[in-house]
Amino acid sequence: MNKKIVIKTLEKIALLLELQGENPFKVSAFRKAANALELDERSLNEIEDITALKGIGKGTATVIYELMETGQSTQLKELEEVVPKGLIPLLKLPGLGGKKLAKLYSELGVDSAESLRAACVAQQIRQLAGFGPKSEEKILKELDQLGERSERLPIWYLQQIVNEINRVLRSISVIQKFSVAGSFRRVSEMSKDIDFIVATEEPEQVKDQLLKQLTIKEVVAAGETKVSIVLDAEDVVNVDFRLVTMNEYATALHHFTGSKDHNVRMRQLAKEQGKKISEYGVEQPDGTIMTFDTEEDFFAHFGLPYIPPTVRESGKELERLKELGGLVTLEQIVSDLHMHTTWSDGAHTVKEMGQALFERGYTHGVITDHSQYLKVANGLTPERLQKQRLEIYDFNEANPDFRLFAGTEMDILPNATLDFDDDVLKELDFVIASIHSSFSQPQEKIMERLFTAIQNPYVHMIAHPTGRIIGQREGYNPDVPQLIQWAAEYGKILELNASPFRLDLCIEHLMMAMEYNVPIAINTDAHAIEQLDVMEIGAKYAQKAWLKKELVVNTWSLEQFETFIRKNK
DNA sequence: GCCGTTTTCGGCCCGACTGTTTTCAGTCG
Repeated sequence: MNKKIVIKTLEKIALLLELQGENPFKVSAFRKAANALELDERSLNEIEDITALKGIGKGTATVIYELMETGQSTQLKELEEVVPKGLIPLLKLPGLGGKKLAKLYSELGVDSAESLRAACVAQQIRQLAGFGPKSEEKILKELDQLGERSERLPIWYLQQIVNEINRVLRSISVIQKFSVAGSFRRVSEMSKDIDFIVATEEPEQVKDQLLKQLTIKEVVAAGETKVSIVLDAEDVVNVDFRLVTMNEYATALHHFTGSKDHNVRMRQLAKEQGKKISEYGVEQPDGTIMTFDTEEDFFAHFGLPYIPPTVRESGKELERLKELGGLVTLEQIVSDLHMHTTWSDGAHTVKEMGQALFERGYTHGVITDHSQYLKVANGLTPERLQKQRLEIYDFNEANPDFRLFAGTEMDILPNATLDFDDDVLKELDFVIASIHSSFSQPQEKIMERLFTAIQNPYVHMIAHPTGRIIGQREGYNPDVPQLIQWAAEYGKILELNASPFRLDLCIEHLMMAMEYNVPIAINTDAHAIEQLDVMEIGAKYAQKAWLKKELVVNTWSLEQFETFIRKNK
């Protein structure tokens, strides 16, 4: 029995119980059980005693065993008979949860979006206890928007929104301090909303300014401490602002950064010490509330090292970080190995890019313009490549404290050959190979192309190995585990492309690569100076995969890097 | 439904906001 199916089933049961208006703790017990299975790395058969897992007891184990034996769940079947399917999508309507939907179903027979709408129009809903005219109005409005609003938005889209909001927040003088929080701060690939924590003594003024300055489609809530809006942008986004005092800032930031599981674990830990965590501080055993200047101080209070937002996920990070020591940080990065210039489709010259790298405190970098096949990007011929190299040499001569290497981002062609001959490649310091065409080839063909690159002695790295664009396209579907094995065997680097559009390889694959000791290069693939800044996103994403520093090529010194790139020559 | 070197019963993370109430339930994060 596939573990994924078991997890799905437990979650489905939770959903249906919720729609029956069941005890929320019982509902979450099924979700916790699903979560426990998900977090355990073993397959179902490898787990000897399933009830030994925290969160799985008699009830949920029964479901799991039945699924393993018969492939079905009696409990799920029974629930499906009682709970109308049409109610499930209605849970997505803001303001309607399990209890209310259960009531609407039992009292009015509401079992679909259509019957819910009809009940609103007939003004039947206002007659139920706990509902009123406003409920009908709100439900009708939400029904119109159901399906219109996208569930989760990609990090590259939200980044633009966050930049814009940051600009507005900076302009409000009564704001003492602010930060984005939530899953965006944790560098999630997709988020369903954006959270901000704002420290101020004048919450009323801040509220007024926010409502005035932002382009708002709808105000969801505007209270003393919370302003919640729907922003009118290309794709509408929910944005929440939490208004707190400077004293509360650190704990509020921690609380609203999450994740939920991380917070639950922290609160349990606090409870063990007789303390109580809320967004306003930590209540001590004697009842006094303690606040903190920084999140670092907050963690230290519980005897923990600073846990970066990026790894605040399951709650297991509390122990894991202590065992592992530190995580890769932006400060450890001394190079960027993938960028473009005006020679191909970049916006800045070799000199400008080199200077920008130096100013970021790096010790070295590689210029890697596109190769001739990519005509739309003005890819370089061998002749132009040679000319470009002279410009790079000039730069190095003028900048003795920095080293620029000559490289290429060479296309792997659809027919599984490379865009440059070995004669050309061997003249270069660093060779990236990547796929930019014929994404829809069968996997065997894609793998044949990648293998050609992997086994070429002059190729050092495969860039954006899957070709995905987050939330937009899947990429060319390579067999990544196979690619990782080849990279290990042939001593090649795989890229973590730091562009928020890509983040490629993904976390799961980065973890796999680490198991095989495959070196990973975090690269910006910058086409302009400003884009060199996405290194920060890349470094944070690497943290999420718990990448070891020694496997991250950009943390290597100039000498280490040179040793690596020369070894095939 | 799950859990337990203070507990096999009574908690389960905690608090804000809204719309319904006239002190609170439900939802949300």
